[in-house]
Amino acid sequence: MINNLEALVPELNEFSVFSNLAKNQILDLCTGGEIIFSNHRDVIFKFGFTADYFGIVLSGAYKLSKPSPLGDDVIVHFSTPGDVIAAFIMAQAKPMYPVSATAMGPSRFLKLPRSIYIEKWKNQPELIFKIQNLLSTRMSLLQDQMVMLKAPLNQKVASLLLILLEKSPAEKGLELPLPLTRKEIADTLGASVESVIRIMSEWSKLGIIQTNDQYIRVVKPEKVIEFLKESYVEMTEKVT
Amino acid sequence: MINNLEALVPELNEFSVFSNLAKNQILDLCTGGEIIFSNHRDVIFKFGFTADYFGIVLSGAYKLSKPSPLGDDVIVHFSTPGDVIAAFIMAQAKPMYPVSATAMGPSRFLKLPRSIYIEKWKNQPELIFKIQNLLSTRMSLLQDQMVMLKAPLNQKVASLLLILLEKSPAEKGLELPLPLTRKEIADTLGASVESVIRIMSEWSKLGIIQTNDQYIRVVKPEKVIEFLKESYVEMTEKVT
DNA sequence: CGCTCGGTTGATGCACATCAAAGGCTGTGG
DNA sequence: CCACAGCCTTTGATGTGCATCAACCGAGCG
Repeated sequence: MINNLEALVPELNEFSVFSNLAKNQILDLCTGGEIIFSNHRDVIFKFGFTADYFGIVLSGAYKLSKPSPLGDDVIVHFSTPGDVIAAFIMAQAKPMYPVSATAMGPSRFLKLPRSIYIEKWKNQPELIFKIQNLLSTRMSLLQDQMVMLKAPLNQKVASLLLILLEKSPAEKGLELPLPLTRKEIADTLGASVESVIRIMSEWSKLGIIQTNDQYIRVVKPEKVIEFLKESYVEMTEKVT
Repeated sequence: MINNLEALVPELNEFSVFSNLAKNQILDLCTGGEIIFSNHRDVIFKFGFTADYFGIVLSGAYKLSKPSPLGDDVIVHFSTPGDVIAAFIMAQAKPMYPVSATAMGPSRFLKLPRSIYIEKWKNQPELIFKIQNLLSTRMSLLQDQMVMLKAPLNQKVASLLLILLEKSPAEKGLELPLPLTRKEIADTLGASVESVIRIMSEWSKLGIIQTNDQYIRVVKPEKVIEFLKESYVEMTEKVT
């Protein structure tokens, strides 16, 4: 088991939380850790359950969602490699997961026991700091979505695609870093699948995007950006 | 000036960030602090500007809003006494305010220079920790709003009123802790003023809520909770 | 081979936004 | 002291973006 983790150190070192840390320190912080291999749609923890562990996304992606009173889930975040999940609730007396985490395609997750957080993570100012940064960027993402509240649906979709595209590592080029269904887009934006499909198949016909098995490729990002600017133009036209 | 702050210590000690701290420590952490007295609609900092200071809300309330591409602002948070504002961006190299902060009614704000954060706050694990907690609750509030995305407008309003009511200190009873206009409710929910008004004047007629000068009083919270529980099905049944 | 999952398309209706117009209230300046 | 400008609220009329419902197809899978 320990060996297992040792091989992982170089990979971990790449992530922002563990950059600048010595190998030993990393190993120390991951004591009791366990690698979870998830398949598509596997759930690693569920909303409302006692939070016994937190962890780091190693590869693939997980969606964090919350059940809505109407039955369908709402997606609040997409976690990609390097993302620390559920860390900031570990300090609570009896924490419960505020969201469910579900794998999108085959993924790997380093699962760490809560005790290690209390004993070691919590006492490292640098670490807490970096987690705070992650939290803070996650919050600005949420806020960016809030800003789009009154925009028409096509602009919301455009905005989402561009945000995810930014996250995408350079190798992937114009392809989104995670397999995304239209339903998931709808659940993120609070829209219906059908409406999202109508917008996106339009774009497919125009050659703006492509969907190859699971993955979406934004062929003409400029076009998508134009959709976002539309409101601007209309506004200035109206004002003047 | 220092005397000024000294008198403030008992007040500060009540807030969660400063609980468990000695008087001297608090004073030390507030070195260079300045109390800002705001009037209604005064802006203490503006979206996009260089973030030279952070601070704590002492009394009254401030709304944090972000300009939307459509011109109207979107409100992302209501900050009440004890809330630490803009602290988690202080550590960035050249931070910019991600939101604007505007006073809602007469309010007081303890303005602290960024330098003190870098020099003192950042090195106190306990402090960072408590700020992380504030951040984390702010995030769950945002998530709670996301969950309501697909709900009809009256449920969104109901949810917002109840959330704010929970924040309300016991003395205030059923009155919201901040002066709230219908426009501000609309800007929070991404709705139009008129729609919010139509819903709330309905409730006023039914005696569920009251609006005395600026402040909203939720006379029958049970009724409001009922709106939340109504599923789509029940609703359409009622209408017909 | 039935099953679930993801995508697609069309018809219909409603919950809201939008536009327009007006009255109260507060502050400000001539 | 009055006029004027902002801000907040209110009400009605009109339009539309998008949800909803219903059906169908292809692909993968146990």
